[in-house]
This record gives sequence, structure tokens and C-alpha cells, in this order.
Amino acid sequence: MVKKPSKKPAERRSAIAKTPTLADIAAEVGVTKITVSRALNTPDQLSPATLEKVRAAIKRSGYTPNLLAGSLSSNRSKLVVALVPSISGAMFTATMQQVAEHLQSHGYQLLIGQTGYDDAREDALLEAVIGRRPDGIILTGIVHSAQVRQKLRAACIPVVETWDLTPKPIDMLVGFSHPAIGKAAAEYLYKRDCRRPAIISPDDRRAKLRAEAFSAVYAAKKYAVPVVEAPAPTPMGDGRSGLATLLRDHPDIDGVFCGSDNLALGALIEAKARGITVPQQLKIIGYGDQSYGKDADPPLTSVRIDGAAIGRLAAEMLMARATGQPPRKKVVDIGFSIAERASA
Amino acid sequence: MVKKPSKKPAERRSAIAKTPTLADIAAEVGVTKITVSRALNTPDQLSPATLEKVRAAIKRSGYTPNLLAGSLSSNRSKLVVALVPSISGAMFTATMQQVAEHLQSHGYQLLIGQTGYDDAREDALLEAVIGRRPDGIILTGIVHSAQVRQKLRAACIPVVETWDLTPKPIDMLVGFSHPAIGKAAAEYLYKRDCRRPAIISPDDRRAKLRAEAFSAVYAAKKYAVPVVEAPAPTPMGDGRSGLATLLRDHPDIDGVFCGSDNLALGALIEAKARGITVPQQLKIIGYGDQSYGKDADPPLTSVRIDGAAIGRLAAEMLMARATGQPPRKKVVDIGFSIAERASA
DNA sequence: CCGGAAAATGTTACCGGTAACATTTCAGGG
DNA sequence: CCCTGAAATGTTACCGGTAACATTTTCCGG
Repeated sequence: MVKKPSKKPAERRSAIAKTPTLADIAAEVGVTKITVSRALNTPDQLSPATLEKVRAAIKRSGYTPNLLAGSLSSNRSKLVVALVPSISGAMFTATMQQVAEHLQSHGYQLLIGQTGYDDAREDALLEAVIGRRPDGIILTGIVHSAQVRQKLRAACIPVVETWDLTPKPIDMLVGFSHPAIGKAAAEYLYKRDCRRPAIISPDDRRAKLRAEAFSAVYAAKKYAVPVVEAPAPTPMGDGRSGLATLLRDHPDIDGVFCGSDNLALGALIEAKARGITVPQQLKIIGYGDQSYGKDADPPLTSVRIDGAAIGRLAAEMLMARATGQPPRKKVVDIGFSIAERASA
Repeated sequence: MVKKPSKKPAERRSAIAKTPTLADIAAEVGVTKITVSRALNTPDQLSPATLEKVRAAIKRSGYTPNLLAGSLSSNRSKLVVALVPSISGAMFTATMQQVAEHLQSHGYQLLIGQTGYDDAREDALLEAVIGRRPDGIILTGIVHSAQVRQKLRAACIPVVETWDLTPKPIDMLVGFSHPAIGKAAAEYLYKRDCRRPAIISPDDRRAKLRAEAFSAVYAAKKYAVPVVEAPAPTPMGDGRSGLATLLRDHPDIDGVFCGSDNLALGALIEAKARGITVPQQLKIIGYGDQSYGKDADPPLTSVRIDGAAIGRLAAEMLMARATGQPPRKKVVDIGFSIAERASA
């Protein structure tokens, strides 16, 4: 089978299996490209007869429109990208769920990128994402690299930073204050007569903010707070071993502020395994208020963040921007609460 | 401020803030577009002096290449999309982690879509994904809609189906047999003198396959297996309530096959809360072998799937295809094992 | 100082859609 | 039967890059 190279590139291509394009469908039906395009995007503009023929041809060929081309031309991608540190972190699930649902009802699509608690990697990923020209970007946490901040601004893409606060957001923001949480947790434990608390914390930036604020409260009262750090994302096991370490070095601690519910649950299991009563001998407070915390024994007291609300607001802000409305507020602090249960 | 519409569209645009393009950079440096393009993609081809000037201009303007345009032109998007039922399902985390790492080392990017255990939604999402013309698609589970199968084939995009087996994959496949797992779990419990087992299972398709195969083994021995289903993704609480329901209706059960480690952990907590000893009075076996299972008390026996291996193989297959090599194998059954711990 | 190969850069024509404006078709009133 | 405006369809020119091939520069030995 000799392949005779012809001059016309279109012809050369067709030798190989090629995915059908608008032009192919148009030629088959006997109309022009724009008519097929309209059949897909604004079907009301076509006569029923033409519409029917075009749809039949599309179905027959298994044609799928090339959104790269469409987006390039129309300057709208109908795509929103969200970046999260970790897929597994159940924290962000509710947020993503809400975002996806809201976007979907507006005909937008959500894709998620995993950054992995690593700034350099986040920057690289973000750059690649900007290149795809999504109609919106949702970030977990705030962006620190000046370079990336500039690129985001230059790209003119609506951005929502989330899960944190900063006086100078790139664009929009839905978050809450991590130091405020550390402070509130400390006061919560202090009020319940905790005098020798400790911290088990993931080593990511936001968790550290909470831990530092917690320590600061006790430091002001002249108590030093021992800290154990574990690499994020923290599995339950780190909570067990973390508590074990703390008890070895500081056998008299009477409370633990855990930087995640995973850690808290691990600490709980370790305490029970050692016959330490919770909350009598040891108070445990988690962060995130995951559903499984309620099902622990005793149920876990935890800092509650309304992740779904973050998602809903972020999506609404983006969609408002997409429809050209000026956003009511560019920055929202959704706050937090402490879900008081039996463990502290 | 009267805006005088000029004839040239480029000029009209520039009234509004516009994101810089290759042409802008090129004009600024005094070269042509292709030279700038080369500075980004094949810098070796340029003289050091030119390269330096171009890079300076790029940095100054905060330019980010429009990958839509690049992909459209070159017919390569350097993008792989993976679809998972749920972001939170820790099961797929290891897989995604591996995929992302392998792809990254080849200069590819991974974006994740969430389908939500819903076939209709998966189809819609998949169609939108095909439209973005990624260089590869990784699916969790196998595709059932004939329509979508045709579109995937027509689009000529390499596809890897995972976490399941089928005699007729669309393209490539890395998975294992769910019925085999149900069978193995049943035999495992039977061998340990379990005669009145029950099942707590998520209601997704693959979990049902496992449950049915489990029941079939016992049915062959004339034992009926009671089943409680919970909507996926299953939180720990469903394990607690699931076991409670089972014990109410069948107080004499002596083993539970749980469709996820979450469910198993919940069942474990419920059993302990009721003073039922595990494994003496009740054997519990999970599925997924999540890290937290090891840290439970007693440690959880669980069906182990090497999710990381699935990710690694899927990524390797895609990259091999991208570099034009014919894949060694198009279908891989990676099997499973039962991680034997104290709970069963 | 010249020829010629290699290195550096440029030209042209697309990729597959959509926007904006132009043209044709058709129904109904005068 | 013509006119008119709305409905249906077409034309042209892009969107912002890259492939393929063409041309100019540079560098080197003879």
C-alpha cells in the first residue's frame, strides 16, 4: 500500500483516521460550517428541517465539537479549574461538590488540579492552568509568589482565593482567619481548665498559623505548648504516634489541639488504647468537623468550617463575573464555629 | 469617553485591557512570532542574544502562552484528564498521585473530573472532556453507554479504563475482578468458621459485584447473606448504623464483609460500643486497605488493591502511546490480596 | 576572500471553531 | 404581483499558536 503524498494537507490527513470536524458534517449535510455550529449552540435559529438533518449527521459520525477551537475563537472556555492541595483531604470535598453543582447549572465544567502542599509545584501547575484560559480559577489558600500573582492579573481571569484571608487578594476571596481559629481553640480549652495543652499539627502553612495563634494565647498566660508536626496530608496513624510522642516527653498534658480530624481521631484511639479517659483526663479538639468525627467514641469536638458555603459563594462569584455583573463583595469572611461534642 | 470604533479588530480590542500574545512579544523584541514560539519550546535553536531578549520581554509582560491555540495547532494538548467517582474517596488518591507524578516527568499535566457515581453525569462530563482533546483519558470503572464508547473511539484519544475488568475495553485497561474479590472474601471468612455473615455495601455498581459474588459463595453452601446498602460514598456513620440494623434483624451474625474501609471502621466502632468483641464474636473485613485501617483497634483486615500500581501502569501506558510505541499489553489484571490483620 | 554547510530566523498556510455582517428565502399586506 | 421585514443561511475574517518549508546569516576550511 503505497501512500502517495498529495499536495493538499487536508487530503494527506484523510489517509489516516481523522476525527470528524464541523466542516465534515457540513459537507455531508450540504450546508456551511456556521450552520452546523448554530445547530449546536443556537438551534432556534435554524429551520426544523435543517436542524434535523444536521443532528442526524452528527449522531451518525460520533462527532464531538473541538472545544479548544471554540474557546479560542469565542474567548470563552466554559471551564473552571480549582486547585486543591490534596484530593484525599476530605476537607475540600464539600467545597468542590458545591462548586461543581453550581457551575453545572450554568453550563460550566469543573476540573480539579492537585498541588500537593508544595509551593513550587503549585506555581508550575497554576501556570499551565492559566495557559488553558479557563473562565475562572479557584484556589485553595492564597498565592504567595509575586511572579504568579502578576501572571494571574495579566491573564485577566477571574480568581477566587479560598480557605484563608489576606488584605490583598488577587481578585476575589472567600475564606476565614486561621489565627482566629487557633485563638478560639485555645480559649475554649482554657475555659475548660486545660492548663497543659499540646498541639499535633500538619506542617502546612495554614495549619501552622492556627498552631502559632494557639500557642500565643497560652504563652500570654505563661504556659509553653509542646508541638508535634506531621507532614500533610496527615493520616490517622500520625495522630496515634503524635500523642505517643507527646505523652513520652510531657506525661502531664491534659489537652490536645489537633490540626486535622484525622489526627484527632488517631489521638483518640491512642488515648483509649492507653486507658486514658477522654475528655476527663485528656481533652481532644480537632479541625475540620469531618462527618466521621461525630461517629467516633466519644464524638469529636472540632472546629467547624462550612466548606459547602465556601464552594457555593466561590461559584456564585465566578458566575456573576461571567455574566458581567460587578460582584457585590469581593472578599467574604465566612468565619467558623466550634462544634462542641464529648471529646473536649 | 467616546470610543471611536476603528476598522481593525486588533485595534478595537486594544482599547480594553488585553492579555499579551506571541505577536505582542514578537513586535516588542523585533522578531516574528515563530521566533518567540521557539524561545519557549525549542530554545536551543535560537542564538543566545535573541533568546535573552525574548525572555526578558516575556518576563516583563507577564505573558502566558495560550495553550488552547498551541494545542489546536499542534494537535497535542499535553493534558490528561482522569475521571473519578468522588474526590473524597481515599481509594483513588494513591492512583491519582502516581498518575500525576509520572505524567509530570513527561511534561504532561493531570486534571481531575468528579463524576459522582452517576452514569448520566459521567456521560455528560466525558463528552465535555473529549471536546477539550486531552492526550489521554483515565476512567474509573468501565464505560457502559454505547453512545459514549463510540464517541471515545471516534475521538482517537487513548483511553485507560481502570478498577474493573471487561472483555471488551474501549482501548486499554488496568484493573481487577470485583467478583473475584467477593469470592475470596467469602472463602476467607468461611475458612475462619464464619457461618452467618452479613454485608454492608455501598450501592455503586462495583461494590454490588463484590457483594453478589460474596453471597453466591455462601448461597452455594445454603447460607443466606443479609445485605445492608448505603449510598456511595459511604461515611463511617453508615457503617455504625448498618451494623446496628443488621444486629437488630439478625442478632446471630458472626461476620461482616464491608464494601469500604469507612464502613468497616464504623462497624468496628459500633461493635466496640456494644461490647461485641472483634474478631471473637464478630469478624470484620473491609475493602480498600486504607492507611487508617492499620491504626484502628483492632487493626482492620481488608482487601488490598494496589492503587498506586494502577496509577503507575495507566500513566505508563498513556505515555508509551504518546511516544508512538505500541503498548506491550493493552489489558492488565493487577489482582488483589487480603491484608490479614486482627479484625478477621 | 570565497564556497558551502550549519545555525538562525522568516513566510505561509493552516488547526477547527465563532463573531460580525451580508445575503437569500419566505410569509403576508397593500 | 411587488414590497417589506423577519427568518434562515452564507461569507469573510479572525482567535493565537505551530508545522513545514524557505531564506538569510554565520562560521569555517581551503
